[in-house]
Amino acid sequence: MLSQTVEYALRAATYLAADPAQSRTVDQIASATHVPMAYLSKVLQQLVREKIVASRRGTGGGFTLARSPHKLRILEIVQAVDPIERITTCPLGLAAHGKRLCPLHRRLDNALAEMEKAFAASTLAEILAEPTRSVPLCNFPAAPTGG
Amino acid sequence: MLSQTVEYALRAATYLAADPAQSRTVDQIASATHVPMAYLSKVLQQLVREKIVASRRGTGGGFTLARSPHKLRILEIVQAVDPIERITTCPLGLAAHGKRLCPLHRRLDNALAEMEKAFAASTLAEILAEPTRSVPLCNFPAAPTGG
DNA sequence: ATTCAATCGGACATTGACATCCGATTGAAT
DNA sequence: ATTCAATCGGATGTCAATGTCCGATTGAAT
Repeated sequence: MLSQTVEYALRAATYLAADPAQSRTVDQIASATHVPMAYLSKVLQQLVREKIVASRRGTGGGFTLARSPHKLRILEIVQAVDPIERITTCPLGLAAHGKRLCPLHRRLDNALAEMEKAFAASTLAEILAEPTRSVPLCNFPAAPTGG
Repeated sequence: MLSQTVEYALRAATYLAADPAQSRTVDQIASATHVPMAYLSKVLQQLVREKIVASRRGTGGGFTLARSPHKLRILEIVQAVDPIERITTCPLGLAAHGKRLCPLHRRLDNALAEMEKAFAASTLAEILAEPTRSVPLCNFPAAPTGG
């Protein structure tokens, strides 16, 4: 349902959002997020093209978020690497349906709209700020378990 | 986002639901729904295995819905051919996260849950009963356009 | 029993997503 | 200028989804 690429892109973005000022190399991001490095490199390139992430080459280079985590929503990252394609015209190509969707495809599109809504609901900053015992991507709880 | 297979399965099911008593051959369904016949045959076999559709071989055979259109929801057809896989455990395999999802994956799973909800919301009967000018799969409006 | 229409199911072809590899390019540091 | 660390981008490999083909099987009709 959700592609691997989306999963990887979100992990990388979340990781970068944790310390937005820090520039990170592919290598760092890959090991922190457990994503195959060579492939992550491609995914990051897509994010750069879509202006989600900025890159700097050469020694001391790497990747940073192009925008504040407060201004970056899950949806934007999804759309950057594997866009949710809404159903805007009849997939059967029936001329009579024209722009109007039939009841079936209206419902399918509604489902896609719900998904978009859910993805648009939170920013990276909100994800990282959320009080929880499971820090995103991290192997250790944020707070001691109470002992 | 939604696979071709799901699209095809829904078209076929909707078509069968329009006249549930009638048995339809692959050929009939394929031309009515504009789905490649040989592939549709495979999709229908999946639906038969999942007890969404019933088949009869031999002369005069074909496919019918295994249940009343009032009892068949979009979700069931989706799950039969291309199940929505909810996120139940940490995809990074982090032991510390255990059963609890981190804020990121909690949100991704919420989005999947929304999708399931949208798909569970209507039955095939509801889709066909809906007053509209665009009859599902059909090339002609249900009612004159008012002119 | 034979015929014929239809599904069944295995083998194969094609395409795109996922993933790897490696040389080219960039840019900071020396 | 040279060196070295890092991204960039093209070529390639792998696998699952999609789609095709065809013989085997089923079952109604004759």
